[in-house]
Amino acid sequence: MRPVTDARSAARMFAQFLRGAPYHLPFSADELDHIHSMPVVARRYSPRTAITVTRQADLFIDSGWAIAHKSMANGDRVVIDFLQRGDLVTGHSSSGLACVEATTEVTTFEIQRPWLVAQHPTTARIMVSLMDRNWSIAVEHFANMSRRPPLDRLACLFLEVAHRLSQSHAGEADRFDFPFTQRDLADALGLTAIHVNRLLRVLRESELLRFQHWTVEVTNRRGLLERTHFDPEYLEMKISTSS
Amino acid sequence: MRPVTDARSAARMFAQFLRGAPYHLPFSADELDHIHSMPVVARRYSPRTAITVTRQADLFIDSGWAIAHKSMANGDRVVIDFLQRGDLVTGHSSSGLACVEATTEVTTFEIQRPWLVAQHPTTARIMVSLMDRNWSIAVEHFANMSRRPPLDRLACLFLEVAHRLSQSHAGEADRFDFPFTQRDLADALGLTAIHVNRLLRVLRESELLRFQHWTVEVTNRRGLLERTHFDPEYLEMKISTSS
DNA sequence: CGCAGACTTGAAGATTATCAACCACCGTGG
DNA sequence: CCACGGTGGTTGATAATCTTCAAGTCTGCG
Repeated sequence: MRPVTDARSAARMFAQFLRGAPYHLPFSADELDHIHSMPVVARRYSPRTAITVTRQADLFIDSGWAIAHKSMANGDRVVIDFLQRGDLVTGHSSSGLACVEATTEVTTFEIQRPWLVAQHPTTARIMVSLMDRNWSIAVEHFANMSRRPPLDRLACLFLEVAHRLSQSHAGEADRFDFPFTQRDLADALGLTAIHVNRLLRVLRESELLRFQHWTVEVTNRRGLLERTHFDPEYLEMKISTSS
Repeated sequence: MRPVTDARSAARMFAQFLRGAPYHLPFSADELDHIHSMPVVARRYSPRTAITVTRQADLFIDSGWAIAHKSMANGDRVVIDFLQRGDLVTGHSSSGLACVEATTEVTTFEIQRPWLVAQHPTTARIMVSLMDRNWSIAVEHFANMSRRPPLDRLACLFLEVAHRLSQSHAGEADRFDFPFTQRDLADALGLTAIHVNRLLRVLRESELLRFQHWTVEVTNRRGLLERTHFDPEYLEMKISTSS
């Protein structure tokens, strides 16, 4: 993927990106200057193309849906996460067998890691906070996998996605696009696509939530919360500021 | 837990800790000076005591075994990781319902986060690298949970622990202490303790590995590797240096 | 039209949890 | 010295859950 703009305007867009949802970072003039001087690369990926990150670079999702997955030795696939605006993909750790693929059209900002962690304390703090959040998300998914029954896992997945969307696009959306297949869901939940299908039916028939035609519709949020005890605390963006 | 020494000698011990296994970090005189000036707190925890981290602090395990776990709304427990020398516990993310408990006697170094990420690029790089590794470990555990059969999960857990030990204490140890119960293993693998018991018997009777009397004995490493396709790449300490 | 991918449904089979005992070890206190 | 309780471990029978296998539907698209 070629850069879509020169580094100068990409840096400007990146600064705007950090100041808006979901981060809402308040920058001083000095901090803004530094970010404007960074060698940011803005890219645009077509649907169904691979998003590759070099080992020394990190990547911010600006818009669109992507899927982070990993293939096992036996051929099985594991979906690590459904990525949306605001999510950070670290090149350093996504090595191994993990890879990211654009599902819709995706735009990103890519920055060499030294610029983010070693040049200015502000961006270092941001990185560390976002990596904390990524760890929390991974651990929560692990816990769901470990000790939540499949139906609750599925419900929690949708509640999480909805909450992450609401962080970027203000307001609790009870209806949103979700361009992934039942197979994707199954690989994210450690189930078979067939079983996910049956679980979706249960959710639909119990009037809790429906997922059809690539859109999710939360029909009974209270009921879902009561059933799953979903707590979005692990998704909060706890970005420490200089103050 | 009270600090066991003053900050000055704690900082000195911490610098030695970072220069030794498993990190092997080569510091310049300037970097060493900075680390010696940091307000490090060294602590010692007795077996079966809780290790608490304040939100703004991070913690390095210096010696001993600890267990990071989390309790679910329904009362179930999830073991997130078995912690040993070299592991980083971030206070920021281990909030929520996660907590850490010393299993043996444990010694730690505790540092306020701003000192680690905002005062010097070297420590910021170290933090980011270790958080990358923590994420990789969480994702690998998630993938194991998701798509590996229980017996392989159990085997991989022991291979991972053995590899992490070998990073701190040179040499591939095929026999080591592991002071955790079958219930702990079960909560780490998403199984029941009863089932873990049966799986351990299978491993023992197939002459692959035995875990008895709180010691693990790898009796057929090659066989385990062939069965599980265990690849320790995700455990490597890829700490970027200033060069 | 026909094909491919995604989804749906049913029946059979395998795996793991649950329930219920029981044993072994160890520190405590009579 | 020994009875006792608690924890951890072991084993068997039963039940619930999820996967596998098989078949069929629906949709969009060349």
